[in-house]
Amino acid sequence: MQSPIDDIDRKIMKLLQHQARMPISQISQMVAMSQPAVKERIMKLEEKGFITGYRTEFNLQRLERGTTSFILMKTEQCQALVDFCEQAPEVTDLHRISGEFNYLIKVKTASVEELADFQDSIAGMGPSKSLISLKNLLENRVVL
Amino acid sequence: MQSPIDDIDRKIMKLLQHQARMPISQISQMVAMSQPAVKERIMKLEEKGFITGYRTEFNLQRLERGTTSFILMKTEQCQALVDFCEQAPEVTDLHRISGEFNYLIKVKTASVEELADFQDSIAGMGPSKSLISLKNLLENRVVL
DNA sequence: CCTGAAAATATATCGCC
DNA sequence: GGCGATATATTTTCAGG
Repeated sequence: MQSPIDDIDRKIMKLLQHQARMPISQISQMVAMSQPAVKERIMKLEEKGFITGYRTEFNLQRLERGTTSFILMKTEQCQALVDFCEQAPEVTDLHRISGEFNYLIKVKTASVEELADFQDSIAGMGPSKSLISLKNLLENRVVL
Repeated sequence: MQSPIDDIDRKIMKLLQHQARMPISQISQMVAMSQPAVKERIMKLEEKGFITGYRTEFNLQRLERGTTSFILMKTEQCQALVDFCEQAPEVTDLHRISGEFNYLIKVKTASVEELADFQDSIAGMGPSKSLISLKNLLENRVVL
């Protein structure tokens, strides 16, 4: 089940990475292989779990999520924090981490004021430290 | 240019969000609107910048990127750090941040050993602190 | 695993409301 | 903005190597 992916698979993955809606016919030309063959390779990449999904990306500035921040949190109410973050739309990432703080939360709010509101809402769970992103130089990049 | 998106646009965006390859014909049925109308709405969402792209997601475990870590960095060699991170495939995110540390780097490596290697490679630029993700509870989530 | 060709779907382009 | 109808393109299926 640890299937070896070859160069053509890799090429297909690179083509799809930033253009998930690219038609198979077009990929077929680029990798010089018939459409059914490309289709089958894509299906196998999905079945084997290399490809986990196709996402549409939105401009978060336009969706009132232009301010990115990271909150380091130290809490003993783990389940409560997880539950809270899961239902909070501002939270995009939640990691259990090593070190003094035990959770790292990534938050996208409309403004720093909203970040303050969010911080207030979790203040009861323990001490936190927030890091505001002044500039997103790279975000969610995957180099294949 | 600050075009108002309506409920149907929002519905289309939600449908596409996690299934970017969904055919327009199918979306058309779900929102009870003709295919040309749906197509036009999607094009406008793209033109107006609400939709910024279509991405394929990969299983990072299978691509030797199963270990997620965050590195807080304090450096004065800003441009050097940015240049280095841009060409380092392990780096998925790079943020200029407020606070004592001035950069936050998100890194995906095959193992913690590789994280150590990465840390060594930037050690010359200034003091750093690394936070290893023990569990990815949420990652790159966008709630529309 | 791949190909080629035919059948089934999906998309693009109309003219018109 | 949106609809329906049609022409074009794409995808799926399948027999055969």
